[in-house]
Amino acid sequence: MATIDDVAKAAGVSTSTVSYVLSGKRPISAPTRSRVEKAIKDLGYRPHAGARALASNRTNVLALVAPLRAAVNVNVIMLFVSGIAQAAQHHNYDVLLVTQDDATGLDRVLNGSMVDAVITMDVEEHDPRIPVLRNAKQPAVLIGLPRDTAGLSCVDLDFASVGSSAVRHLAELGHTKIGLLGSGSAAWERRTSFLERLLQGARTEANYQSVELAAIPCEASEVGAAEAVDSILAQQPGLTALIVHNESALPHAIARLRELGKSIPGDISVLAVCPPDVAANQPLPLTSIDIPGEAIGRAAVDMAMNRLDNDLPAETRLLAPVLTQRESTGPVR
Amino acid sequence: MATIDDVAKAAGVSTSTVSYVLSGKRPISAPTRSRVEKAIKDLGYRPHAGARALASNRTNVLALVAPLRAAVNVNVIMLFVSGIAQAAQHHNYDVLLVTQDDATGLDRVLNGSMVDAVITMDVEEHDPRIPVLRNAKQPAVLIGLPRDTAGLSCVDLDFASVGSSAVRHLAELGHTKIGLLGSGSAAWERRTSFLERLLQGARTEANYQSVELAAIPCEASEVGAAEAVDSILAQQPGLTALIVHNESALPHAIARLRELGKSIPGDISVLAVCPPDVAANQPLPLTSIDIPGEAIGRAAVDMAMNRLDNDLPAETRLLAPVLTQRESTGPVR
DNA sequence: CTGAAAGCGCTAACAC
DNA sequence: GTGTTAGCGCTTTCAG
Repeated sequence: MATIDDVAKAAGVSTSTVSYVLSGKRPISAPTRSRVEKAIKDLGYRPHAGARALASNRTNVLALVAPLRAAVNVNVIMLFVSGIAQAAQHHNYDVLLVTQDDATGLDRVLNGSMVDAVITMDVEEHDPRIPVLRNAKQPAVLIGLPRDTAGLSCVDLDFASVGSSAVRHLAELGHTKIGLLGSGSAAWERRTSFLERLLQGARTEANYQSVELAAIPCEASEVGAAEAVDSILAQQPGLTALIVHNESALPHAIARLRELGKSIPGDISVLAVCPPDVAANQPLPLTSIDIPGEAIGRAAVDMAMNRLDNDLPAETRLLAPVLTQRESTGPVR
Repeated sequence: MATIDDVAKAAGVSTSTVSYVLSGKRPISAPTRSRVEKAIKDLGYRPHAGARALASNRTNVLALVAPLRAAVNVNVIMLFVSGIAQAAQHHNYDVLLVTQDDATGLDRVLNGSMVDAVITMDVEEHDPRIPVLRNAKQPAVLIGLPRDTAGLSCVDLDFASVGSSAVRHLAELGHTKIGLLGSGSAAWERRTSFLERLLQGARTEANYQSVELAAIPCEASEVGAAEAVDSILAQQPGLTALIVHNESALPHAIARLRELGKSIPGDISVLAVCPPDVAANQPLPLTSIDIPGEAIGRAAVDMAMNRLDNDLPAETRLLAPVLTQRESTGPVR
């Protein structure tokens, strides 16, 4: 492997000149620059990442802490990851995947100076990783909202606003008995913050609009979805609208409604909270509030990068939801 | 951040002693070792990854080249990733995610000495990354089989064997007209190697067993699955068994069969090729041949690690398929 | 606009 | 069983 000294020699300049050509941190005359660039190309030179990190305290690597096991939803995870990967690439950053549940992986990566910043997904309420993140010299961005955000930057969809928009949309169509199918009971028991925010937003708006709202969990399986549909229909007789925040259960819930002879949106309006492509690609395109996975991923990277260059205080960014009307919601009969 | 010299000073030993305590590359007396370990703990010392990489030519990082966009199936991808992440952890390795389609990312990561080895998923036939992998000083392991495997280690499920086992299982149950629903047409057009191998294995066995076999692609959507079912039924009248190698279409294909009044396995036996949990968690547990995503991921890491320590020649490993009989296949009536 | 040279923190000979 | 020290390849003052 060619080193920077080889390049300098080949170009007839000093190593520092080569370094500055590469970094652009000081002006270089056109002829010098092109000689250096030619030498770089000729030798197929690539800077050694470790040496660079040692000398500059910058790795150009971003840690991504991702839950590979108890993922809320693989699809959504992939959207986040994809948004993060793209944005990182755009900033000339690589992504180091950290999947260990405990903090040891994070600790090594952070304190071993392997990365310049961290993005953490699916943080739990009393996550052992939070203190490690807080003490790190690198900026950290969480996707989601932990209980105590002090000193940590967070980005997430504004789920309270998701809840209220959903209820408002249906109330404006004249619906007065609305059901909500949420994520699996595991998420309810963990008291996941997005769920609480969604419910709070929906309930507040339901009160304001004077409509009835019933919310229950819903497992991701075919059977679970059918049970949830049956159960909410029993619990809320005369229900005419359903909000479903559960991508995996969505098709099964709809199938169950059909089985029960309910037409959509004739008998029951359905509003999905899910990634836009999922809603649009159902047999009946669904009115939906997007879960903008890629956008959140991008925002997380941008926040991290910002904090690297400047050093801003921590900030929480909640993305406003977007409701797209398609064919599954309509006026109550 | 404490350095190795700080630790040495605190423990009253030389830096090399600290280094050797850490690496275990030479014997250290018990008392010295414990003094060093105490100093490490007291100072919260973590070795600087860049410095270590520079001095030792080892990063303890593994590149994982993953397709985030045109993924065959997000679920299967996640299984691979999860197997790889676990195995890497086990070998004290971290994972660097490379998602760029072209070779620039790979090139930087490999020639910039950011990683000790690469694992590449979803390689295409004339992939621009293949030459980069072949020229790299680091060992490379591909998941899947490219056209020309010279100099590259590969690991994959033995799809030919999957095809023949599936047909044999059904033939032994007395079925003589068998259909096969494969992946979406995109994969057929790319002439993906796993598909060709699956078909070749299935056809050879069908010949041998003197049974009829018809194979068609199947899109992942609900509509696509229904069309594929209708089409294969039309194409192969009297068909009594169906092999489905398409996780996303699976539930929809089954639903369509039901709609058509076909009972499973009474009228039609269904054999799925998919991850074990998917098969087991359907409403009717499906007889299936596993796609052992995690095992393949682990095998890939093991092969890479082996090639780091020793330097073995390239090797292709095809994992034998496992057929698990559940409730969706039975004797022909 | 360009060069010289002092480290960055660690590993691995080479000494003893 | 332990210490000394020369690099690893790069960035960045400090000089000119």
